[in-house]
Amino acid sequence: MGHSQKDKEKNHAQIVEIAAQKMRESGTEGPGVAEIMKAAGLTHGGFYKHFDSRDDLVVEAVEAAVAQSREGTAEVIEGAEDPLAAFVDWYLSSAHRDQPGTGCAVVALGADAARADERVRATYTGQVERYIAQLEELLAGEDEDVRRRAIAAVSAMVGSLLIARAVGDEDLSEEILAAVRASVAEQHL
Amino acid sequence: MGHSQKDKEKNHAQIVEIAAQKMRESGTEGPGVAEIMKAAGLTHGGFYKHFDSRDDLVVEAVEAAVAQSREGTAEVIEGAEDPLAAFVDWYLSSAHRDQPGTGCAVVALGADAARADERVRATYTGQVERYIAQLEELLAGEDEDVRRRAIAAVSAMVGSLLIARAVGDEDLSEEILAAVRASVAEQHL
DNA sequence: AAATCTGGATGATGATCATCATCCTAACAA
DNA sequence: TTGTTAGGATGATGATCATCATCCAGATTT
Repeated sequence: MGHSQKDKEKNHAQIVEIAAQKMRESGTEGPGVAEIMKAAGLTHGGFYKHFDSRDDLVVEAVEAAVAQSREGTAEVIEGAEDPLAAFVDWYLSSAHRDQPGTGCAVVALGADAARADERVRATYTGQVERYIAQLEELLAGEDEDVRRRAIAAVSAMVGSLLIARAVGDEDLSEEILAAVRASVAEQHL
Repeated sequence: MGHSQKDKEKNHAQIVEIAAQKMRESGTEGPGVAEIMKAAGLTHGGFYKHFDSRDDLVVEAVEAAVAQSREGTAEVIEGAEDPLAAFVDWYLSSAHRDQPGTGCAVVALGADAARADERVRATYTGQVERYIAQLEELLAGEDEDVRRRAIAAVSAMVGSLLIARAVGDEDLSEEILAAVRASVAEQHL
């Protein structure tokens, strides 16, 4: 751990990365500054050389989480034979359900975003619009309802993942994922 | 403020009620014991005459929030000419969006339930199953897909409300509610 | 009516937290 | 090489929090 500017940038990115993960797991208010810094291999004191306040870290962490969601989506779709199926199957997989820390920011941070400041909400809104646009493309209908159906599909996928994570019954959780997978795929006819 | 047993029961119920509201607004970890007690017209000290720990209050508050969701649903449906439309229009209204404290527990507490203990998750699961059963009835199809469609509808409604609350853009928020309203109603043919 | 019980108030307690002041040391400019 | 800058570590700070000990007064019991 040197003191060069490269090191600072690297540390900064590392802090944000860790925060983006932990905050998706336990909410934006969940992890403390000390916990985040420790996980980044640093001590809590240096935190304010990187951020004016913890709230500023929340803003950057949400941006990072959203960026990851975006990149993850692109990766899954890219080059897939059936892009819609690939996207939906990945989004509504047990693996995605069980790894909120690296998963969709819209579902993991929805409750927090509703209470957050303008900057966070704007970032969040951007990703929602991107998901809708993405599904408009994938649903690819010629009808004028494409946008409406895209919004419905995004809502169903987000709701499904939220509920599948919270439900105590493993079988029900799987059933909820499977049902929405089938329901969205059906729209593709 | 007397000291009779009736008073205690009343205070207990009041504490739980307040907590059920505040926790839907700011998460189960949001409001402190002192804040809740003050809102209930009491001081923080007496809290442990009612609960062994704050976690026990969370359990009772989630139960109360779920009970309210259940009763609210029944009320809206009861005697409506078109019960499905009545339910969906109420659930996906701007009023419901803007009042999380008295609204659906499944959407308000989803993120918290995923991290909570067994008792909370069991309560949460019960309400999810109730919503699904409710929509199975309302969708009233003869096909074997009713349950699947019911799950998809519940997911879409929950996701829609979550996103509509978090999105910074008022117009987009309204559009998301309207789109899912139309989408679910369409299934009723 | 006296004695007991108990719900609620007051006021610690220790833990955790975000924030900051200070110091050390490695990077970089001269 | 030397002096300056600034990133990171150490260790306060005050605020907030859940929890609990103690006390008071009203309720309940005898």
